[in-house]
Amino acid sequence: MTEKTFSIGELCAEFDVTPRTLRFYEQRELLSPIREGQKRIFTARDRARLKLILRGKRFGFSLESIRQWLELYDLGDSQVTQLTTWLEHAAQQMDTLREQRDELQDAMTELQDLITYVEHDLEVRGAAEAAE
Amino acid sequence: MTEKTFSIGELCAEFDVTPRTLRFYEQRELLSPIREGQKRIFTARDRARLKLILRGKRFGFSLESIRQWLELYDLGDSQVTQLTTWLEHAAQQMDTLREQRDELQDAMTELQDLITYVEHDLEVRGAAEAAE
DNA sequence: ATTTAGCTTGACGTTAACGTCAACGTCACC
DNA sequence: GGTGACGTTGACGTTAACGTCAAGCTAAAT
Repeated sequence: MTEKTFSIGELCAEFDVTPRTLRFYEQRELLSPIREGQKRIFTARDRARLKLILRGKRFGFSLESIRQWLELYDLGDSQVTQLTTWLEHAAQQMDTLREQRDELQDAMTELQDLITYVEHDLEVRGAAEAAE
Repeated sequence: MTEKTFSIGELCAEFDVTPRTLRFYEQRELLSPIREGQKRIFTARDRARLKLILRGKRFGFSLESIRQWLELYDLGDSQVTQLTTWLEHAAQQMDTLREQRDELQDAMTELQDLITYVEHDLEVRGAAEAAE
């Protein structure tokens, strides 16, 4: 099972980022491509992590907090104790995500109320115009 | 009905930001406090906008996009045409928020799956230990 | 009258997250 | 044996969003 790998250019094209970005992520230890000679070879794991990184960025998370978040996604052959603390961290992260999601939902509700109000206002005006 | 107003220090204390931040937001036209002498007086409107700003920041939006977003919240005595384009912008913003909320939901589902898996793993190990 | 608390305007510094540029290596291809 | 295409390592530049002084005003309290 020879795992699929990617050149830096391939990943850049797929996710619309520059090489500089991927090298920067490597330096910050968010990615860890293998070297073939001096060229970087990105594995499927790197690709999966990149997806998570970009999503995390869209949520407004810093690269550093994303890095910690990523650690959740590669639990190795851990001991029970490790798994227990892992579960705590995971629960923490879930709380963070839930909080942000709920806040987004609140914002949506508020905006929707405004929209409904304006739509109603437009209807009323339309009726008034028709009555002239 | 004398509207309640706030000094810069009051708002800073309430929202845990520095004066520098509020002055910066004013410069970027996200806030527009009145002047009394040379001191800034923040109105209830400024306070409401500040709330929205900080929430937008938590969502990972830039100050500039937040500024545009804020414009949605003070529609004056607009004409019907204005209201119609307003509705378009509002719908746009709703899409943006919805997209981000859905993506957050996806992330939560993924993480929850992992958590469930690990919990199950712990259970199995517990059972194995008990069988020794 | 002077200290104190809170505010003001510059002006320069800082951090994160890259962009940009220069100089170089290395293959495949004509 | 050039000439691209693609990759590499520095090193410096840039933008957003503030932080951090320095110097000064102003009203209230000592």
